Amino acid sequence: MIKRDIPDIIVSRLPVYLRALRHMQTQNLQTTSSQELGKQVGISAAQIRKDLSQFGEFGKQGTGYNIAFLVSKLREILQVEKVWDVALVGMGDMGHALARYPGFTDRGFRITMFFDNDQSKIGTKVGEFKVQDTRGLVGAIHAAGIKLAMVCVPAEAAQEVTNQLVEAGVRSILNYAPISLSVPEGVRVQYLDPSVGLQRMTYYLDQNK
Amino acid sequence: MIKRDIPDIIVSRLPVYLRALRHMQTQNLQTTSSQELGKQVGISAAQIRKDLSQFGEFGKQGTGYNIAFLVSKLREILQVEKVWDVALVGMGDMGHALARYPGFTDRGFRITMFFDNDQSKIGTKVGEFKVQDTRGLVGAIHAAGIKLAMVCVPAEAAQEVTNQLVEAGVRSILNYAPISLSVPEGVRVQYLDPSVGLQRMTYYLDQNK
DNA sequence: TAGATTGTTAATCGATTAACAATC
DNA sequence: TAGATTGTTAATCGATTAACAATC
Repeated sequence: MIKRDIPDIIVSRLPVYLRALRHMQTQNLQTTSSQELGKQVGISAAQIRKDLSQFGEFGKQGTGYNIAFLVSKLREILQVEKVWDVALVGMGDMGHALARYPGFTDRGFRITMFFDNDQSKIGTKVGEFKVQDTRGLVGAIHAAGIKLAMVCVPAEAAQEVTNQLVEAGVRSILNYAPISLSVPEGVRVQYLDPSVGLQRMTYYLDQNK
Repeated sequence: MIKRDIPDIIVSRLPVYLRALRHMQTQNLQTTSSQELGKQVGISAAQIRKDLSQFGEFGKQGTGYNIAFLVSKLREILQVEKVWDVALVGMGDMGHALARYPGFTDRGFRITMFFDNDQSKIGTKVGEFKVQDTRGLVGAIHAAGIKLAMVCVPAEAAQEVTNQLVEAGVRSILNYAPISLSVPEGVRVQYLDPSVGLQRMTYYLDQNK
């Protein structure tokens, strides 16, 4: 499949649409419109139509979008029809929380490798998987062909772990460590540091209550 | 203080600059340039200068920026000089991980209220604080004047909890639940659903390894 | 002084919105 | 048919980058 060059910002909205559509499905809705979906996710109807039109014609004039059909199309576009294996590095509190996060499995993700450098954690079980020594990370991830990873190590260790992940062939990283990572061209990083999240909001708060 | 209308996207980059500058401080660096900082965070030098110039003139031609000075200015702009109290709703795995997240305290945040609706969790201790019954949320948060909250409850409960937070006077919400929240004008939500994070990346991955 | 780097302006680039013909 | 809503074009809006005078 030749992939046209779709702006990042559009791609990043698709999972939000998908999430809302699946929510509608749980309410037994059959169809929706760009207006209704837009209201749900806080995005203009025109933008939703424009975004979707990048990938095809999924709606019908007069009636809108068939939800099940649009869900399947979005899943196809985002490639979440298949199950992606994910590696997780750093079994601290955040690592454990992600390991047990219930939302991955029915969205096409499965964490199949866990790493830590703490001897007391190595070998312990997470579900059916054992925590492995970070020293074996490059070999293990490369051998398994894993392309997605989550980094939950302390800031000091995050760049080194990232280098190893890249070396192992990982192409996309979710970073929970409070540090900017440097990665080669073609590797994507998403930052989820919760304190940055909070700092983005205090700007808007009034100083005195 | 009268606050000029600074675009959201600029404000959202400031914590990233701040984080990188503090990292430089730990390496005993005294000054930096827009170019050096830009390389560190992956943003163009021109953009950094433009962003900072919205708030004042913090640099010197020829020599760049004094790191300590810029840090203090950014902390002032983002209002993280003071300590902000934060409420946390939902003491599942993610809630616990955030409760123990080490990066908040030295960035101006302190989680001082914990809520859950599970009777077996209510009354248990998190550090020096007790987990409270969600039923008392509105009153407790309002009384304490808390403006920031993190939502870590299941998707089904997230909108209801959000409504209560808004009623209690919360102005900014970090949402870890996999659902779009509807909030009144003036309340800000940031979405940190980890599965959306992953779905944003699979689009770019090759289907066959 | 010579070199470096800022803050800012103007030019470019890209994203969002408004509007509407097409059509279900 | 009448009403609704799409997909798309053109217009608007906003953000990024390039360039450079000012100056440390």
